[in-house]
Amino acid sequence: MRLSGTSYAVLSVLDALGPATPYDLKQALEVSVQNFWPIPHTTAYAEPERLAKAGLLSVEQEPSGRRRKLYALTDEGRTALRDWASGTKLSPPQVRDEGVLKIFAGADPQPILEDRLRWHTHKLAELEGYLEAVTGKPEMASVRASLLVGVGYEKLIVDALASYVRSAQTATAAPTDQSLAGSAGSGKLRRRS
Amino acid sequence: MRLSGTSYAVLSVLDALGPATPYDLKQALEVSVQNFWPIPHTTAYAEPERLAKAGLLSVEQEPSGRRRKLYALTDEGRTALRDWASGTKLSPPQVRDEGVLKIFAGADPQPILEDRLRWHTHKLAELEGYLEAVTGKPEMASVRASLLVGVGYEKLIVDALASYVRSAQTATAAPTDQSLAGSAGSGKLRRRS
DNA sequence: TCCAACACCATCCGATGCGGACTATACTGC
DNA sequence: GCAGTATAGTCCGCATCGGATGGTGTTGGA
Repeated sequence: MRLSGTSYAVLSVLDALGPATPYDLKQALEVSVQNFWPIPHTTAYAEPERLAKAGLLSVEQEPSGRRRKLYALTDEGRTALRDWASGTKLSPPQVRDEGVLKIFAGADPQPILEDRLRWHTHKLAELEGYLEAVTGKPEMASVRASLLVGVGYEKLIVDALASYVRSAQTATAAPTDQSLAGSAGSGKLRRRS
Repeated sequence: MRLSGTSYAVLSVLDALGPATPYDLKQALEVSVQNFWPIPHTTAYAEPERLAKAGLLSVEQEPSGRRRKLYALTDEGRTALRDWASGTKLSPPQVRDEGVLKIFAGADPQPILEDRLRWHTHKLAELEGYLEAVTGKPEMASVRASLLVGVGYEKLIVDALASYVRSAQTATAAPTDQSLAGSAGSGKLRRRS
């Protein structure tokens, strides 16, 4: 069976959380892993099932009420997680940003970057909130470490965007000529000959 | 018919490129849009077909040889592209980074950040190469603008990582206690009661 | 001249990602 | 014990994704 980054994300959260229902898992994902590894909400239900089938998680039914399933790491699951985390192979990081796509398509960068500044400012505050919630908990050290990376990253972006937006340089302003046709140069991005 | 960010990515590249085969499209995507909006190679074949069916692209068969298909923007396609680019709605930016995921899982941050420093350094050089290839081409202004954003972004990351790696602080070092179990606090990331 | 080898180009397939819409269950105040 | 709301979970259909494979043209060497 093939384990994806998403599989390890689920294992990690379960490791930090202890036995949890899919819903617990979903909540925890939303305030942690989501920030650097997007996961759709349905995965919080589908993935544990797959992992349990592979023997990496144990399942236990709640005895009363909703009789929800409680998933927990097995020893095998813990081993798989540690092996992956200590391995040196890293898939390349990805960014997906519709704003840059619009700039590529010819939109005026200014309002887009201003929008992004607002967004990243909010995100920074959000992450700082999470960070505060795990201070003084040595057992959450790795969660804290990832949050520190996240906060550092957002600070970087916010500072850069803020200084750009403030000075609103014309050097990177929107192109006045939107007819991109006509290039026949030797660049990497070139028209057919 | 529903247009995704990927649809607009294809339209944008076709707009910059002029009439192109799926393969041309794939090549162009790889050195431009890929850097801020990941697209699998098969999409370069599947998406134009969908867009053509929706009337946003025209199709023309090569008369000789492989008789490949040449796709080009229709007026309708150009309008759709402009409308989207000038609209103010932006989906939130996403980052997907297995390195941070590993740090979250308890891995030692140091080697991961060093790996990332190398990766971003290469990426920065790559983007600067693309940038050079479009200098002095006013019809490529928007491509250049997006590259400037990309270069600025990578520079930011490289600088930050470099200074971090150099000083290798212990404040964010790997957690020595990996047994994350036991937390029963009131943080956002908490165990079941 | 012809063939082998390679580079280029394209499609297929199964698995997973993805999110909207919907359903079901529990809690809360009255 | 009921209405309304918050919580919890499922379903469905389509898009994404990448590995694998299969064609097609080109090049160079005997």
